[in-house]
Formats: sequence, structure tokens, C-alpha cells
Amino acid sequence: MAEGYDAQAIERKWQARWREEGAYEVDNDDPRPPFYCLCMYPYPSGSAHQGHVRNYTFGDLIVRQRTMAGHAVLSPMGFDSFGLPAENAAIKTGAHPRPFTDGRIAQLKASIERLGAMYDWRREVRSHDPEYIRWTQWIFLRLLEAGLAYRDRAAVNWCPGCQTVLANEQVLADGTCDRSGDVVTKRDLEQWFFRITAYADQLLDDLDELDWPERVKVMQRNWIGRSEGAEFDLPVEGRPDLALRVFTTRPDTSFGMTYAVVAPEHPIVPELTTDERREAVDAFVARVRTETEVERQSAEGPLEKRGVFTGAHVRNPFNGEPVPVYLADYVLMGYGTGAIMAVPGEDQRDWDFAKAYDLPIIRTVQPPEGWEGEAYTGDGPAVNSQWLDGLHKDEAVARATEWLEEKGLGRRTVNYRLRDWLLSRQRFWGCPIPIVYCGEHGAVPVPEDQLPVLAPDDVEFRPTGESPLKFHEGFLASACPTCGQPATRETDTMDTFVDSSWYFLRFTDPWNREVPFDPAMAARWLPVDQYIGGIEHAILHLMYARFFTKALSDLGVAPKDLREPFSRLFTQGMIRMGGTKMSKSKGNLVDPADYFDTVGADALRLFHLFVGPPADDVDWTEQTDEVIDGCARFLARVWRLSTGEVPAGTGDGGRDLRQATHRLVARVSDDYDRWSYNTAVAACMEFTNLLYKAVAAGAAGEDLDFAIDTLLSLMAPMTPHITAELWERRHGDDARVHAQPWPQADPALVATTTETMVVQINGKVRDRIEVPADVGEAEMERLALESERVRAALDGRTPARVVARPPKLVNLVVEG
RNA sequence: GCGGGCGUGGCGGAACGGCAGACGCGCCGGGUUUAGGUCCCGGUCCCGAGAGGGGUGUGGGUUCGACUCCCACCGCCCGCACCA
Repeated sequence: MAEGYDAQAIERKWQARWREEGAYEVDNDDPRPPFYCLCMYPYPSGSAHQGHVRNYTFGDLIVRQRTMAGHAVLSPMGFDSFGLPAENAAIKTGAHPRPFTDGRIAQLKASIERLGAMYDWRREVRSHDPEYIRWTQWIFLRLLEAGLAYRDRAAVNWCPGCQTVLANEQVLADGTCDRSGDVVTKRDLEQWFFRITAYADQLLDDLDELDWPERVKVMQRNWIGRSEGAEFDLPVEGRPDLALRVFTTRPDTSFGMTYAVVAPEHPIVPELTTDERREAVDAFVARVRTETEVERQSAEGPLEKRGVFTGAHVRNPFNGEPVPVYLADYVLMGYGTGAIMAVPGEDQRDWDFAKAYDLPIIRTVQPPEGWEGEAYTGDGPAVNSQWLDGLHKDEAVARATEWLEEKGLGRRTVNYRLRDWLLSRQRFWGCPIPIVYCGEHGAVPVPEDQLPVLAPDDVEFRPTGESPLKFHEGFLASACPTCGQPATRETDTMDTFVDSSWYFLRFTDPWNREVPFDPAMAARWLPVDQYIGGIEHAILHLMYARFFTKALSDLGVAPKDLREPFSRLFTQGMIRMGGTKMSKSKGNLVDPADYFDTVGADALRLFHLFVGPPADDVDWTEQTDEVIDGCARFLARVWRLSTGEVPAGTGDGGRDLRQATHRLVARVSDDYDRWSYNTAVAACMEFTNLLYKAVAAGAAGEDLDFAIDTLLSLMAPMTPHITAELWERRHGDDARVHAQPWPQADPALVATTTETMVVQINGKVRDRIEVPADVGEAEMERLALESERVRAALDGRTPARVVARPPKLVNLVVEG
């Protein structure tokens, strides 16, 4: 009698063996067809949590299954190791973030290993490694050369208490600093940007070809926010030298313009403002400047206080009428031209503002019957619009735009919501921006042979949150690469999204010391065949990585034809507890180690696969531990079956085993392809139940062995340890289930010789009859009409129509 | 407000226009066991003794046939939100 299933011992044994054997290390010249499977590299926050377990269980399943199916699978792992939590810990303790981070990485790696998820650790990258920093900086300099990185003034979040700039994420919902509680204000500072807007159209258009979840694509489309419209000038009354340029998506409504609005920050404001209005305008502008972003964007507060008349008038070029110019905080300097023509009849914000300021409202699109009291933004015939009258929206827009272009007054334009990527962070624990500032030559790139620029170790963290780089003389003092005169280093570091925008490329060639990666190696593996991660990265990370890939491709750093990094994306559901996301900050983590130490990693993996569709959120409830126990129970059943501990009865039970086995292969393979892991697990459970009955009925020998071996092969990607152990026990010390070829279903055996034909009358099931699989329609009808139950239900009536769908269903349609 | 998604037993879920509720959790019963646990077997949508009838958020439609497709409504979740 073999001993029982000891998950602890087995998992330890196989994890050690896989490590020794270098399992899942893959070389770039591997002759098998390549497959790149990647899980989003984690921020090292300590031990793995259930979100990691879920992510890496899916990834490992694919890695192992594709390997069995004959692919050379690239399965790398690394760490997104720069970031704020390590710096905050440093500020608290005074210790350097590096040992803190390295410790966290060691913890996370250890728990990933206990999950049994396999990676080619030779390829590991860490954002904070000097070699990785070198190439991140090198890429920054290439983008700078190409004009895709630039420096500009930008309004940033400023905390007066901390005397530092904050990232948007550090500003709480009430507009205060998450550290000091001070009210955050806006400040103009010189910052570095990436020109992602240069790729707006490509980023939008190329989404169509990606095999990504529709909702992620929609989010990206909305984020890019392309809108087509027209720009034109409104001449300022009494100022022949001055015109106000506006952008609109509805040039067809121009005859309804009853005023114009300019953003308070617009440079034209001082010029426009008349002397008698200057005091009021200045007061308004000053107030808006001190307002927080949150205040300004909230729709609260009386509209009367949110705008001011400038005293100026502009002329509507469509009808020559003068209209007043206002400032209002609902018009943003950062979008379009920072000025609009206001058409209250067809825009609700303009309507509300017009009501508050008692401005006229002229409808230029005929609203439906009974429409009143608000703007009408739908389609309808143009009215009050001279030569546009009667035209519907699309045609009127086109005609109005043509008119503007013919008269040389304006042009068709496209605007984007997407802004350039502000990458400067006033932080220590990030990749330094490789720039020095010279009094004579300004911002000068650090020469390539001086990379990487590394932050010093002997730094003092201040409780104010300011970067210690700003006070480190040894770091600050430099020489201008152009003239050799004393110069000062840039103390800002890069947004950590820069690091994660190219790590998947580095994985293909992590040993390269000449360039970030050899384009030929990248071409071999990329695009990533399967990328897996959380929905929270739907916009920023995935957009930035796409931008980097396109830009690096255009610069010749990445392969020319590599236009997208991730051809297939899967976003897993969140783990929730009590209705909120399970997370460290909420303190509702359920530690995977508790399960590694008890039921084992295989049972926990199986739970994550079985609990529901991978894309759905998982609710961690009181029932969850019982379900996990059920998964462990199932594995113990497989153990007993495979080690011959199920007592055999007598009789003939092995009759259909071979056929059932082939059907299982077809079903599980299909489920794997469709990401339907919960049903793949169910199929294996069902099959195991069947085998128990077969054994009890006397099944033995070749067909049973084939059934069990096939089950183990199919489960090997899901529960690698127990299947490896059982395979070794059944086939000898050198036998490896994960080296087996992926089982193939024999179509002849999957097909059945008989089927259960369902007989319906008017769509209701009346009988089930066993028929040959190749039964014809006429035969089906004959068999159906012969059935006792059908005759009883028909009660003498004759079907008016017979719908036969061989071989599974026949529907008899009777009147009445 | 705009966009996307989802509503199926006590619970997680299954069903690619054709047998609603696979598989599992829980619960009920039986067997093994000194006992408990483990393990094995059976049952478990509702009404009905049964034959049968009803049932996938609500209402309508398409179809021989709808959980599935279409329309309207109700409810929940997610994303964006003064973007002109």
C-alpha cells in the first residue's frame, strides 16, 4: 500500500528538482517554434498575495501546456523595483531603499517558488539594477535626440508643507497631500515630457488588430479621445491686430453662437480685458489659480461665480454679429485652443452658463416636439442658420467646415484628449534623468559612456519628503559635457512607468552590454504571444509600453516591423473581500503561505482555476476555505486512483474508457485554448468520478492505465507537483510528465456511434431515444412518431411540420 | 451625463440558438468505523403522492425552438467625467 498524498513533501521535492534541472530555461537559438508568455512584472511589496497567485497560476499553466505542445516558451520574470513605498519606508527609518527593496524581492521570489510557477530566472531584470538603469537612460537619450523627449513648463501639484511636487496619486480626493494634509496647489515648473501625442493616431488605429479585451480597448480609445472638428478665428472688435482662435466639433451650430469663452490661463486674457473690467478679471484669474484641481473640476458651486465678463467682444464670422467674451473655469487651457464659441442651444454647459449670466439662447438645430428647458445635442434639421437651414448634422458640419476653408477663415482639425507624458518625479528611488544643466549650454545630455548615472548611497532622507538628491553636493556637482564648465545634475528621476515600458524587450536579451537588446532577439520573441495582468493597468502601462515599442521601432532600436508589444492580452479578475479589493493597504490580505503550509500549492492553484471564469472577480468568503479543501480532496482522489488504492470490484467496467479518455482530451484542450479553466477542472473531476466507478466495476489493465496517464498529462499544467510525482511513481525515476507530448484526441474515438436523440413537441422535451450517430432525418421522424410517450403527447394530432437536426434533436410542430 | 459589462438553485458557477442547473461547496440520507473525523455510495430548482406542470431580473419581439439574438424597463458592477 502506497503512502497517502503528502503535498508538503512532494512540492518541496519537485521545486528543488526543477531548480536543479533548470526547467523552463530557454535559449534564444532553441529550434522549437517560439512562444512568449509574460505575466506583468510585479512591484516587490513582500510575499506574494492572492492576486499574484492567480496571475502566476494562469501564466504557469500556459507555459507548461505550450511546452508540452512542443513550443520553446520564453517565460521570464523580474521586478518593478523602483517606486514610492520603498522611499516612504526609507523616510520613516532613515535607511537606504535598496536593501529594503532587495529584501522584499527575495521574499516575493521565495513565495513564487513555493507556488511552483516556473521562470527562466537567468533572464531576471530589476528596474533598480545599474545595468537596467543604464539602458533606461540610454533609451531616454535616444528619445531626446529624436525630439520625442522635451522639457517644458507645466502646472504640477505642489505641496507647500512638504515643499515638493506630488504625483497625482499622492493628492487625496479632497485635494490635500497624502503625507502632510496640506492643501495642494498648482505650480509651474520645468518638467520633462515624452511626446506620446505624436503617436496618438497610431495608438488609436492599431488597437483594432489587437486580440485584447474589448473593454481595455475602449478605455484606451476614450483616453486618447480623438475628436474631429474645426478651428477658426473670431476677430476682436476694435482690435484689427487681435483674433481669438476657437475649436469646435459642431461648426454647424456656429450661427447660434451668443458669446465666447476663454480659459482663465489663456495668454490673450490681458490683451482682451478692458480697463473697466480689469479688476474683476484679475480677481477671477487669481482665484482660479489658487483653486485646487478638485475644486475647479467639481461641478458644485453657483455658476455665477465661475465666470467673468472681459469687456471685449468678438465677431462671429458666420453672420458678422458681435458677441461678448467671458472667462470661465469650465474651459480648459490644455484642450483645443483654450477658447470656445458658446452655443447654448446645442451644448448643456453653455446653456447653464447662459442662464446664469442672462445671455441669449438661439436654437440652430430643430429639437423634437415638446423639447424644452435644455440644450439639444441630437440630430435634426438646421434652423436660424441661413444657408445651412434644413441640412442635417453630418452634412451641415461638412458644409460649414468647407465654407470656413474656402473663405480662409479656418480649417478642419483633430484634437486629442491624450496629453504628453510628464515623466519627471521629484523622487529619490527612481531612475535618474541623465541630464546636466550648464549656465551656458542649458540642459545637456550625459554622454553615453558616462552612463549609468546612479544615485549616491550616502544620502540623508528628510521627513519633508524632499528628494535627498537635491542636497547631495557630490551628486549635484558635475561638469558640462559641452564646455567642461561646472554644471548641476538633474535631480528628478523618471516615472516608474518608464521602466515598465520596455522590460519585456530586455527579457529577450538581458545579457547584452552593447545595446538594451539585440533587435534580432526581440524579433525572435516579440510580440508577446500572451500577456497576463490586472485590469488596473488597462490604460497607463499598456499605453506607455505601446508608445515605447512604436518609438523604439521607428528609431531602429527595436525591429522595424514590431509595431505592437502584446498581441494577446488577458486581464484577470480582482480578488475581493467584503466587497472591496483585497490589498495590503486595506489590511484584508489572505496569505497564500497559509495554504502552501497546509493543503499545498497545487490545491490553491486548482482553486484559483476552478472558482470561476478567469476574467471574473473572485469573492473571498467564508465558503472559500471549504472550496479549497474540496480541491485538495479531489487531488487526494486522483492520488489514490493513480497509486492503485481504489479498491476494485468485479465486473466489466472498462468498456468505454478509451473513448471517454479521448473525449476528455478534446474537451480539456479546447477549454485551455478558450481560457475556460473552470470547466477544464470540472471535466477532470467528472472523469475521475467515472474512473472510480469503472475501477469499482472491475476496470483494469491497459485502458485504465491510459486513462489515468492521460488525466495526469492534462492536469500537469494546472497542478504540476502532484502530477510530476505520480508520473514518476508510475513510470520510473527519469520519467517527467511535463516532458510528455500534449495528448492528442483521436477524432474517430471522440465521435460517438450512438447519440441520444431528443424529441420535442412544440419545443418541449417529450422523449429521449438512442439512435445511431449517422441517423437520417426521415429515420428520426419515423422513430419519434413510434415513441409511446410522443404518441401519448400528440393525442392523435398529426405534426404540421417536423424540424430534424440530426442526430441530436427532432421537433414536432403541431397546431393549437 | 457618456461608455463598457453583468443579472441562472442556499453559494461559486455550467450550458458557442437545440435535454437549464455540468462540476464543486453546503445540506440530507446510507455504508465503513468502538466513536468522531477521513473515506465510499446515493439524494438535493419549485409545485405535485404520481402523471404532469412551472422556472434563467421584468415586459415585449424574432424563431419550429431563446439563459443565449433584438427592443424597452428595473437592478448591480466597472471605467471616464466640465475635452467644447
